[in-house]
Amino acid sequence: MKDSTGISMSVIRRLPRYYQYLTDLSNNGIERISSSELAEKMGLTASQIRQDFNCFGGFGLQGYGYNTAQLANALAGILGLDSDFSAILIGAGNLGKAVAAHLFSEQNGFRLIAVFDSDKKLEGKKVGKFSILHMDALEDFCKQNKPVTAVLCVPDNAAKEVALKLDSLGVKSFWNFSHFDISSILPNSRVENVHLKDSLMTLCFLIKSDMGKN
Amino acid sequence: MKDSTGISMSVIRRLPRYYQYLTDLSNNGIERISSSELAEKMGLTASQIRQDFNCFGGFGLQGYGYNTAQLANALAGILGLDSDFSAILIGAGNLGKAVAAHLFSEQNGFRLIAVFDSDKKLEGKKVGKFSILHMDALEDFCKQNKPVTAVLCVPDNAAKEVALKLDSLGVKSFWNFSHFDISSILPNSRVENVHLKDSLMTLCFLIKSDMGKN
DNA sequence: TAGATTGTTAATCGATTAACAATC
DNA sequence: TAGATTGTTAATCGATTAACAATC
Repeated sequence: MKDSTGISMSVIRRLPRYYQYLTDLSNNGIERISSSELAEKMGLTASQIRQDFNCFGGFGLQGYGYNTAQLANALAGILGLDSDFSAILIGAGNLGKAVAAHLFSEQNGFRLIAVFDSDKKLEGKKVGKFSILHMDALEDFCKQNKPVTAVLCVPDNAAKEVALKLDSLGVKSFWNFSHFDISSILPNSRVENVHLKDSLMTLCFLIKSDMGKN
Repeated sequence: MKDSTGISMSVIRRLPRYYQYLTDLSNNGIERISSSELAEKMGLTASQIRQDFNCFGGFGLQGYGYNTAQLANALAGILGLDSDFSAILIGAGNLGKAVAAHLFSEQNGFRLIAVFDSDKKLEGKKVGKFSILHMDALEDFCKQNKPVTAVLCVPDNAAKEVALKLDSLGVKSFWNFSHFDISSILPNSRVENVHLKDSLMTLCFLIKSDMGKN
């Protein structure tokens, strides 16, 4: 399956990993790496790595390999990590707080601009540098600030209503931590799902399978 | 790529979604569904769904379709959600607390049995029904209780040490929320990664691509 | 230059889709 | 029985791997 850029989703999903590996290498003073060395480290094949990079242009040098810093930088550009997409967080529970603290502290292409919660008791409390706003303030806020993305850390049963509301206010991309299937009601929005339950169930299956072997 | 059971990973990763869709349908009083109706709902093809289910046996009835409750139940069995794998949580920050509260409250194949943190100040504080234990108590606890799985909600720079320690104490499966690549140091352990940063970067790329289109 | 390693094309493999006979 | 829909085999498609000429 290709995305709108013509790059296959399997390649796209490998880009962040490449970026992070190359950044680490560069930070550790390793200047160059060959596709086969990187393949070894990442558990891929050298062919695959060369194919992947060549979707975006020639970043290597024959007989030398790839310059880690340069390639990391190129990948940052490809991923758009220099972007400044405005994001609002809906749901200031433990999950929301963790996401705000760990994922929006660095240059990841997004800038968190507000935190909302439906609980009146949380209004005004702090999440990092943000004072929690009540959901009643959402409409005015969106009209004024036109956030690009919403991060949904709300309970499954609230997700549908919140997503529809945000869509009506012009938010067209979602980082969705709820189990609700936003794409089914908003087929034209961009939705990136983080389905923790799926991940845990998969682990369960695999552990069960592993045990069967022994 | 096949796992040890001979089932391809792409099929395995669809199982939790099937399970949840079918459970929802059943809970909403919908008794039967055809592969084409389910395909429509889930954004897959009917062929794919029939192929997937038939990896595990014939759950349908010609001319009728699939019984939702029965199939959900079969999938729960296949996934091993009736298991009772003991799990310990390492890291009682916001992320750890969220995971403890939301993912281990239901029948997901695991039972949380303890929560650890390296911060002495958190010792004795509660996470749900658990009193946080200090990491100093980890060794004795593992020797006595032999947990099957560890959930790593620790900072990236602590993950390596913690994973090696747990490995030495007999823990051979990990639900890893850190960015550290556990598999590279423990190739024989089962590791399920939740790489939130990758997910966010992917979203960044896709939003950027979408914008280019318009 | 010789050695190394890329970029790129061709071959293989696996996953998805299509088709249809089986059967409820 | 006729209609519907599965289970399953065959065809297609796409992703991964292998190979090698280009070139630093």
